[in-house]
Amino acid sequence: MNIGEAAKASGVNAKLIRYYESIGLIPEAGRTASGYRVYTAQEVNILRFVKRARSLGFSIERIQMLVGLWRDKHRASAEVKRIALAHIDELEAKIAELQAMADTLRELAATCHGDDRPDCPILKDLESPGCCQEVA
Amino acid sequence: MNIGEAAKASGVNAKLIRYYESIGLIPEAGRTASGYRVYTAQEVNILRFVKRARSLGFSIERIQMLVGLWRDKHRASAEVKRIALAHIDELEAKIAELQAMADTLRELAATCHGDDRPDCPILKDLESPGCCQEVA
DNA sequence: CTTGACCTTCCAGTCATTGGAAACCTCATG
DNA sequence: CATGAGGTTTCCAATGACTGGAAGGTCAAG
Repeated sequence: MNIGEAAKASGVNAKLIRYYESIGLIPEAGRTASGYRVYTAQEVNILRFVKRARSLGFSIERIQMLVGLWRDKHRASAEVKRIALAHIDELEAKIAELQAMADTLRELAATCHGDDRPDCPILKDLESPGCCQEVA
Repeated sequence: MNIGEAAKASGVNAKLIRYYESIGLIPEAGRTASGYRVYTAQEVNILRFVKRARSLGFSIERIQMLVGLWRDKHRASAEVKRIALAHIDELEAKIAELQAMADTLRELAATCHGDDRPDCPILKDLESPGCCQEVA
């Protein structure tokens, strides 16, 4: 299996596979005599694992830890759960932050005529944030 | 007012002020004979405007447009509202995405013992995503 | 005159990719 | 056996929005 086939099988772009190898997230692939990378089914599994973890928003750094735990047959689930819970906390913090931004903007947009008149409460708020804003 | 004072007055880091100038987000500041940047109260206002807009999650590109509209006395509020609404849509899309990740992870974490046993449903899902996942 | 706090520029790094250039390999066809 | 298309290789650069540091110039107080 060369890199293009591994890409198709795993859903991870060939370019990205090389990148993951270069940063040490995945082990170095074997090579043919002429230098082409060669992949086994197990390596494709790792790529799928990485892809799934990225889709859940884990950072590369955390995925390194998860891959390590995954490859370790004697891993304890406690550590995995700890990483997952920490990640959930971060996701929730980010969600709350974006939610606060959206709430503020919705309020401002609601009071904006949205017509040809030059008087715009959105710009007014950007100039000097008013009374009802929680986003610092 | 030099850059340090402008930073204190606007809440925008001196380093960041120089960066904003370098990318053309704010106009080039005046200079003293010895080359120090000089800021007026109006320029500090722009910096505050930028800071507020960033805190609402607007991209630099969008802020460029907003600053343009803000400085234009004959601006129409329609354009500002359009930008704000587009931004709200993006925020909501991002929120939904993170929410889906967090929901999936919460489900997985709930079924994970989190003890010394090596059997971990979180890793199992990363290996091969199960039945209940919506995050692609 | 010296010290320390400021200011200047430029360059590099962050994170997770993506894009392109130039050169090499493989395979099927003519 | 040559040719061409479509792989693959490496390396370098860019994205967005900063942040950090190095090396050097300036200013005000002591």
